[in-house]
Amino acid sequence: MSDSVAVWARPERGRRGPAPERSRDQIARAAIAIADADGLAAVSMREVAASLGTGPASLYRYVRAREDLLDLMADAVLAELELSAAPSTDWVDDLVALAGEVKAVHLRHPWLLDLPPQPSRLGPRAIDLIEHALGLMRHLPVQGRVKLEVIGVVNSLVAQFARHETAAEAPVSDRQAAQTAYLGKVAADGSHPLLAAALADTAPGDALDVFEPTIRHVAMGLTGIAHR
Amino acid sequence: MSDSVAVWARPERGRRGPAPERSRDQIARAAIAIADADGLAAVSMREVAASLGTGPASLYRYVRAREDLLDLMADAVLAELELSAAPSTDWVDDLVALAGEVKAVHLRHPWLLDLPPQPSRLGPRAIDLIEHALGLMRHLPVQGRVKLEVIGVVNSLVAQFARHETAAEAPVSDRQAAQTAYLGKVAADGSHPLLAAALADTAPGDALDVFEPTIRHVAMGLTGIAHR
DNA sequence: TTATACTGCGATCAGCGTTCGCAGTATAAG
DNA sequence: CTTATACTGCGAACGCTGATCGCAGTATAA
Repeated sequence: MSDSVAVWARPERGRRGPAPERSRDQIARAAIAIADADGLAAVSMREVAASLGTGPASLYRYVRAREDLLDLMADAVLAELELSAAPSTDWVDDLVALAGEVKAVHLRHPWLLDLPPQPSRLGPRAIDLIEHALGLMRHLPVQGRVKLEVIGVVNSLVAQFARHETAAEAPVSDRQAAQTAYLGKVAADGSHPLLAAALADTAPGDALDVFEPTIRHVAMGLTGIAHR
Repeated sequence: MSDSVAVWARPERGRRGPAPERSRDQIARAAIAIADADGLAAVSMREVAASLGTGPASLYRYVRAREDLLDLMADAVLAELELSAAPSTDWVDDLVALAGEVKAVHLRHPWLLDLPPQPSRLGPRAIDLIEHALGLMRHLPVQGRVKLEVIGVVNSLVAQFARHETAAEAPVSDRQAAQTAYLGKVAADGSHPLLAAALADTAPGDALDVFEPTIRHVAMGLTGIAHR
């Protein structure tokens, strides 16, 4: 099996020999369970194989490398999205709602935020998501590439906000406690008065909800189309 | 040395014993050179130590773990930013220019894009950058936390656009060729007509420059302040 | 002068991703 | 029906990783 065939373009079984005992989806879901419980770093080939009751080498019948497994995981969680809703009359509202659903996927699977996005990670469900998002913008009088740009930017913002919310909710690690102490020290020593003031202006637990306005502004700004 | 002290808050030498032979900055720069040449995955403790002519265990006198080294690397590259320019009369122009400079840092050091951003990665230079950015917005009649939100969102967009440009310029790997072929196949099979149309509408090499408008819209949108 | 904190780093541990190659299975070919 | 061979599962092994232990020399504090 060549490097030059994307994992989702490969057939799941050969034309001879026994039927495989597992599927790529099953392996991806086993990996997702581990990532959900213990983070992405815990998703080793050995750990995934053990959770399936097999040896690590057997996974290489389904994926070429761990990177393929990560691709499968990232795409598999998008199955949680309900993409069949018909667009309303307000494409910006629809895009904001879709962005909110994608953000919710990230909140359920925080390890997604540890996966550097790569254009090469687009699987069937990611492609369905893009098609759906393009559907929301179907009638806009702008070029396709502008629409794709909007989608890329919105995805990036979704991850950013998800990261923010995840950090706010997660138990504080030693590392984060150390950083907070460090920031407090810097704020206290007078060398960064604007930062000190801004931090003082940011009460804990008093989170802004700027997700929706951010998505709105970006969508309307890039397409040049006002909300109606 | 406790986990609970951030790497940049730790003294560089003890009060007794020989002076250390190296500095954290020197180690960070050795690591950056490796990352620039061969990517982040090549930055192993062994590789960094070998490039410094020492053994891997000696690095643990300077950092507690590889994660600390990554923190130092991420902060060290921000030294390339020239932050002393006085603000002009147009805060949005200034913010866009600053964002462009930060994007240029990412383009010179593409491995930054493989580092999941963490709030705990903020070192002295990152803090200087935030202070500077707050300075550009010093006179805006909005809360400090809104300003911090703008900075967070802009940073996220900077990374997104840098990733995009990096992908456009990098030699195409087998993986990316496979993905492109896969997208082509999906576009050809008729199941995603909007995507097919959008891709057809996106001529290679005909990149949109929506970086500046995106930053503008986000900045003005979040602060509620029109460009003037 | 002595105690001891500090430094450098080899040796070692435990784990990782991945490949090789064996053996059994099931389909294609004759 | 028999044979060839593509296919599958996976143990063993390779080469690499991050990190810790503990020794020995150094330099400051007591």
